[in-house]
Amino acid sequence: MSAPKPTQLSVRQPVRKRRTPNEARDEILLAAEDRLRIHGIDGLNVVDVAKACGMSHATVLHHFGSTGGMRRALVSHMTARLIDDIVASLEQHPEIEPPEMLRSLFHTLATGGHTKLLAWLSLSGEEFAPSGESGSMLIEHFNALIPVIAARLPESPDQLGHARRVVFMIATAAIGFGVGGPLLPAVIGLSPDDTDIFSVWLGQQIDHLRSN
Amino acid sequence: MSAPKPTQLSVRQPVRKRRTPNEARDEILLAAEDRLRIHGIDGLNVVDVAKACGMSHATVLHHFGSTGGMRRALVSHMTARLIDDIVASLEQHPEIEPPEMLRSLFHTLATGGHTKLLAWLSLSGEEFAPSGESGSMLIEHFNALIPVIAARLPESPDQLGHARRVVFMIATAAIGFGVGGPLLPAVIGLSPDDTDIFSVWLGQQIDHLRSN
DNA sequence: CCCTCTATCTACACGATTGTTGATAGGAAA
DNA sequence: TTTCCTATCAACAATCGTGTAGATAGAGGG
Repeated sequence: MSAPKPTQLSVRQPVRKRRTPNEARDEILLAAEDRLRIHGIDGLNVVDVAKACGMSHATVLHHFGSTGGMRRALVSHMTARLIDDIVASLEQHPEIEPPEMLRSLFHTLATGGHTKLLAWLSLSGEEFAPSGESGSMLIEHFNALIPVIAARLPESPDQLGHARRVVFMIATAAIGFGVGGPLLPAVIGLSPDDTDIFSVWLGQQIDHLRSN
Repeated sequence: MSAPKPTQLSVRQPVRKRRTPNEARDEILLAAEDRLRIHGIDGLNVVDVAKACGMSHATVLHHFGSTGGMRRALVSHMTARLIDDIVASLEQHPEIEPPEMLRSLFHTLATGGHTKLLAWLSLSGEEFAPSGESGSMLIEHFNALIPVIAARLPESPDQLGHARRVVFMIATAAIGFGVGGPLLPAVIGLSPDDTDIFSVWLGQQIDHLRSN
């Protein structure tokens, strides 16, 4: 009279979605990036990321070896996308004046979630700093980018060095804007709309650079 | 024959250091701030902070109620110190020209560990954002500071608004410098010494502001 | 000297997170 | 079909961080 094989749950739903390894990795990293942006640092644990993908956390560990492996892969993934975003931003303004190009670069850096990544890295105690492969790759890509930007700047004696300094300033401003943006205006007493002055500021700054 | 009361360890070292509540809180927050700066976000757990103070984690919980309580107290403590640092920075240059004053303000913001705090807050998903008491206190203090800074800026139609915008720009640059500082130069290909251009940049920017 | 107060400790309980293991199922190739 | 590979899962074990409870020891007041 008793059921023959009541393995705890009788009606199972053995509908497993089988992905290729690359599909699985991409899906996981996409969800991880989302969770970093929305839930902050605490969102980067294997259980929650796996849940966001609709898979078990054991699967995530299967693909990345460990939680640290997943996080390192996320750093690589996001820095790679950073490069892509920058290239796209540059190609979007192929023949335009430097100010507009640099403004676009600023916008790309400040609004793409890259600042969250940097804030995380600056807090992670170097553990996930882009060293090794991903770090050298990042440096390599930037070394390729600098001449492209330099070619669009007004002539100067040290064209490449000048381009590096310009990128450094733009990037620093973008990071500050991305990290402090949501909090600073309220504390200082500016309306969020007033942050538009950043465009003005950047414009002034860039104009100033041309006469440098 | 058996020992009467062998409470696990026979020879105890019951040398407890008894502090006043204020002493204990200060000691704990000092250690917590150190750990945030050095070990990043992971350093802010009660066990490690307590260990750094040479006390048990139960004592930390006794004084702050919970881990969250300790962290909130740390935010209050560090923002209060931020205000103190700014005031000290302003008093250090009582009669000096605005550029030097603002450069000093930038230096204070960028090098005091405040950027770590902001990076943490921007990643903590608002949980520890300075709301309530500490937040309104911070805003209050800044509202008191703005006129002081405004009085030192060249005249303009909207003196207070101008001061707010100047502070916003300086603060944003400082945050970007503090967060990205250690990583950016290497990636972009600048020597760490080249970051001195930031002083030059700030100087130019501030000169530009005067004619605004 | 005794009493009271409480800062501090040790020990434990609990939940969350990580990582492992063995079994299973999806899919492709034979 | 049959076979093989492996992506996937449920269940377990181990560890870590948080929080609680009861006991203890400084220190001041009576």
